[in-house]
Amino acid sequence: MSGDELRLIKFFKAISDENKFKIISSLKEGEKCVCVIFKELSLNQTLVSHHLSALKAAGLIKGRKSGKWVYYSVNKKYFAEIESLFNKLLGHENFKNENDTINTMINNLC
Amino acid sequence: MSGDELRLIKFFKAISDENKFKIISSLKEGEKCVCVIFKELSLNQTLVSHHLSALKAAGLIKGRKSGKWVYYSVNKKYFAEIESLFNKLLGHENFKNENDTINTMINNLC
DNA sequence: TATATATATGAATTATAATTCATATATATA
DNA sequence: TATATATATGAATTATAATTCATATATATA
Repeated sequence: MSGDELRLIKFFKAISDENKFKIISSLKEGEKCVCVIFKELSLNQTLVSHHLSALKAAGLIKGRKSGKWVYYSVNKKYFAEIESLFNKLLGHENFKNENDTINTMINNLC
Repeated sequence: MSGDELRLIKFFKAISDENKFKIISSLKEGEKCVCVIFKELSLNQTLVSHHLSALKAAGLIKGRKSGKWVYYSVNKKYFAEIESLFNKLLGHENFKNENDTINTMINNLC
């Protein structure tokens, strides 16, 4: 399997859990600290921390520490790349230039 | 969570396994019977049968029986719908009309 | 009809991920 | 400085999915 395919699978695994999906959906609204996320989703703090660290390790989100708080946000470059890979998987050309990362541009050359 | 989101998660779960992903990739080349798939991927027959039945139950593929053989193929309507849902998730409008299923057209009205 | 081949299926096992629990660490505030 | 708050982390538990094993079923062919 190609690196692209392995990366897609990693993405699918990272987001195929209901709670992780909800966390990503919530972060789409904007940067949020852990305490806001776990209260909003009615999940316990430890569980959310574990999920956040998995999502961060997989590249879907970024963390920014400020005082006692850690603010997480979606990694837009990552999602732009995934979108590109996914459309490639479906056999389409890339259809948008805005948000293109270097990675997606390199992919277009292949 | 909306029905669309639950359907996307179901798709992510269905395809986030390496072997299932390989099966889908292989079927993208065209309809194949089980014996061709499991030999091509060097997996055992039972395992492939289990995966095929999971992929079929989730809607990603279709099966057609002919004599001793069962031929599987990707369900293009399903993938067209997933593409539509995925782009909605990423905040895009639908960008193509070809292959539109009734479902994606209904989705566009929301 | 007996036998071989293709596929499916249920139960058992193994691997992996999700969740919880206890607790550590860092920082802010009384 | 003592205490409260926000977050992370490792181990234990639980849930779920992947894989294997034994075998059943259907169909083609000798």
